[in-house]
Amino acid sequence: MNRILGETYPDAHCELDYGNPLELLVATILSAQCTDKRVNMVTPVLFAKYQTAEDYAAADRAELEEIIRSTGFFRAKTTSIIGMAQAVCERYGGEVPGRLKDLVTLPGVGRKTANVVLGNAFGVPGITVDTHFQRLTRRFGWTTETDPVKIEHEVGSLIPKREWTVMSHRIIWHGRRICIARKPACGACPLADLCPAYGTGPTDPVAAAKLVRPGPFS
DNA sequence: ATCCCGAGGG
DNA sequence: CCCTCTGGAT
Repeated sequence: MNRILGETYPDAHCELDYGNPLELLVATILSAQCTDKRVNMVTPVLFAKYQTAEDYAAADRAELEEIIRSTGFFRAKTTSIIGMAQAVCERYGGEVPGRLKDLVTLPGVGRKTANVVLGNAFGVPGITVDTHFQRLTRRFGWTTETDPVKIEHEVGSLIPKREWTVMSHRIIWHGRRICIARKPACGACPLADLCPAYGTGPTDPVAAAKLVRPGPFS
């Protein structure tokens, strides 16, 4: 399955638009419960107005909220961005830290967001367990866990570390294009012959994952 | 477990 | 109308 995913999505990459670690961090915070396409609609305006952590730390809440409103959760996201920026200024001299341990201490930055920034802006291999990754690896039978950290470790043990970041993107791309949450397109899936959850529909991925556990290299 | 919250698909 | 979208904090 791993090989087929690589052949199907040779160009899988982060689809958020950004030019530096701070921009990616902000874009990733905005991406919660929101499509990347919509995030990319607001970030040009946002990045034009705020360039540094100091800029965000001193931002006017109402102005920032208005810019990011369409991404949803805009009050919480504004609190996260301003709080994150203040912490970056106070504790890291205005530079986004390049270590997981530091990133997850920032307000509004959890493990998933931290791994996105590490993997894409710092070149540190990281597994990104988001809603897609969790749904697909469970459907594939690569894990039966529901805790994101356990999934990260279990799947990480099945995949070479140097492939962690690109593998995350391939799985996420597949989740967006074929193995869609609401309506999996099993008929169009290149993994159909190998997938334990083939044809089981959007519900009951748990039972499907328990049937067979072929692993990523079968 | 619940809240935050807008936009788009089916 | 109901669900989901590359989550995180309480």
